[in-house]
Amino acid sequence: MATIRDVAREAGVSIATVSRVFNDSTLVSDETVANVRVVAERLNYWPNGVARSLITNRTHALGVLLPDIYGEFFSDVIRGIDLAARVHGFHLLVSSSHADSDALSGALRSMSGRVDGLVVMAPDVDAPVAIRGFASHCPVVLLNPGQEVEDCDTISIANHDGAFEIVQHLIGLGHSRIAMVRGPARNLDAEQRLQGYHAALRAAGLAPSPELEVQGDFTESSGYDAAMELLARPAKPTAMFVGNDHMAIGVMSAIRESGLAVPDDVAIAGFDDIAMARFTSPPLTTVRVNTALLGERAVELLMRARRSPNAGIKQHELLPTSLVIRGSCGAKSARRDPSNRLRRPQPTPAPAG
Amino acid sequence: MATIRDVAREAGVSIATVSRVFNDSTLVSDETVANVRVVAERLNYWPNGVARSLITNRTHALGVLLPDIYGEFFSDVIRGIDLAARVHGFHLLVSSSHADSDALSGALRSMSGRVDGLVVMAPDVDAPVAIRGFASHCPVVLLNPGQEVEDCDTISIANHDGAFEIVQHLIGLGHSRIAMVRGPARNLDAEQRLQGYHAALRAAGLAPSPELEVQGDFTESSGYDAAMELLARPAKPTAMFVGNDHMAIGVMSAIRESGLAVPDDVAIAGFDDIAMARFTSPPLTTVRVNTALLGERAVELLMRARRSPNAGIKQHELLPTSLVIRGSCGAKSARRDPSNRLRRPQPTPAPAG
DNA sequence: GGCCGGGCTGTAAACGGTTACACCTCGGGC
DNA sequence: GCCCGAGGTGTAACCGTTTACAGCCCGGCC
Repeated sequence: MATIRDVAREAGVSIATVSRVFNDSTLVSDETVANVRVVAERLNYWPNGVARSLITNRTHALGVLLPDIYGEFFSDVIRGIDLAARVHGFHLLVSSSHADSDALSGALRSMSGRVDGLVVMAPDVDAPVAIRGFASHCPVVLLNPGQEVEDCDTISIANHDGAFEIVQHLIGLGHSRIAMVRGPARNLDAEQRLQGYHAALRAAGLAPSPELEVQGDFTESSGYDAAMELLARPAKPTAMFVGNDHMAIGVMSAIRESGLAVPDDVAIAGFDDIAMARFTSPPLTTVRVNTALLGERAVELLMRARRSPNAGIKQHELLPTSLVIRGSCGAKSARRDPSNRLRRPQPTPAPAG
Repeated sequence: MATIRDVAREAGVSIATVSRVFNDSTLVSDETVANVRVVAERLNYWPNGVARSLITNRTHALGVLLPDIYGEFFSDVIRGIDLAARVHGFHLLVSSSHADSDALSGALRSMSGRVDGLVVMAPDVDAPVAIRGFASHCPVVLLNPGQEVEDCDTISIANHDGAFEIVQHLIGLGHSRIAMVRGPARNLDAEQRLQGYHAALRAAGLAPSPELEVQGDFTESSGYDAAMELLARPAKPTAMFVGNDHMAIGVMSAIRESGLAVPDDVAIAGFDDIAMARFTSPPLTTVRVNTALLGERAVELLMRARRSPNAGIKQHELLPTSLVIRGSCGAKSARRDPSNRLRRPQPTPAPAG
């Protein structure tokens, strides 16, 4: 690989001049610029990014640390961050599967010096400890922290509000026996959605009841099982709020198999608005988590921190959710979200789209 | 941020010794190791990755360049590569949206020196030219190149074979009027799938006919339109092979709306096996593209090239596809792939799964 | 003619590590 | 007592850049 020295020698100038040419300095004569460019082209030279980073202390890369890369949700998060990062000319250094805080520490260290900022989603309770050391010299945004964190910027999903709103919507459709299929016990999102469900019931003068709650684990099959259990109970619910869309798909299977119809016999609402939510039959009413916005905000916070590192005040944002009313809840007009109907979408999803 | 010099001074040793401690050299006494470790811990020191890369010429990162990050297919590809890279202790430097070859060149340059290898999916016909310079000093794997490329390793999806097999399967079920909804005109995957379809027909003594072909653009709505057009033709097909799963979903909508049933009136088969294929009703028979394997092979090729850069022989692999028989084709036993039924899957898809 | 300043270029010191090589200190073998 | 080798450590070169600073040349002004 050609270095700046090769180009300098070949072009008959000093390395400083070559460097200036590649940094668009105005201090070089047009003649020299042209000459250097020609030689560089011929030698197939381009400044080495690593060497550049070392001296400039900027990498133009953002680190993204996720607990695991599986599931639509995480792909969506990466996509959202990438989209936002690209606007600022940043790449993403991605690393996943850091469930426990040891793995997290290792990943953090290996990113040390390689990134200008870091987005971390770490469900482990010890994670903030591992991150603290890193955050002291590099901007960090924590996604959905399980607890109060003062050392970094944070962005949390409005699980409570989203759940509240959609349950309120079900109540508004006339339902009073609204069941909930909860998520995993120790999962923060699941817990917050449950609280939102309770709050909405109480706000309408309805009493939460264990009779109407079953636990799932965010997988389709657990949704299937949960729905079967609910349908077997003495007083069948007329609506179900399901902790995430994956489980809601299982729930609808169970209902169909039981000879009942969605939404006529049981109305269904999910959470997340995953891509396939609009292709179930009927299309799934759900709570949309705007991952594009999530990525945008995360990148924005990092950029701000980079601009003024001394502004010690940490931001704690709440990412709003929005209702997506489709067919599964039985609302008369299911037109609030256009995406529940077939339409000419997007540019061609290239290769095997 | 503490540097190696700070630690050396504080621990009363030379920087060489500190470096040796962090590189697990055996040439340091246990006493010194312990001392240095304690000091490093106290100063919150960890070797700077960039500086390390500069001298060792290894970054432990693989670049991933995609035309666009949208669509399930691309998320899947990233996921597959990440999974494989992690096994070797590599991170991913991701950059997307490099549709044209200028954008591609820019991205390539900005990765210059930052990665130990590169995976590129670039549909643009000029891409190989842009990549050539890069490939001369850094291992590159081209995914689904649109043409013959001699300079890099390549991995291509077995579009032809996959299409051949699934059409053969439809023929085996007794269909003889099998239509095809093609993909975009200038798309390589689409073209290869069309060829496979033709080949399978001919192999069974059936003649391909324009009467049975309609063009789509890989989107749901184009599938819908295409199916409507096919159903309006004088001799309705009894089966349709659809260029990708997205379009197949639209096709099934159209058939249902026309008062016909899948698979009884029209059998359907798609391509890709996207996640939602198993949740359509009936579940979609399709051709699976194993993106996990794709990532694995890509990483494996890069690792090999890194180990023996001189072995100038470039590999050109074909990624096999496999049939996934579910309900939409009407095969009696739809049990060849277990994923067409609900099952206890995967570990908990953490946060909002 | 001398001085000054501006435009262009070169020299060399960083950046934060790794590592070849030299050096020192012992203990053991003769 | 001398030599040798091995284990432990330090010195300094090097990786490929950026950039502060110095220097050179030349034209214009006094």
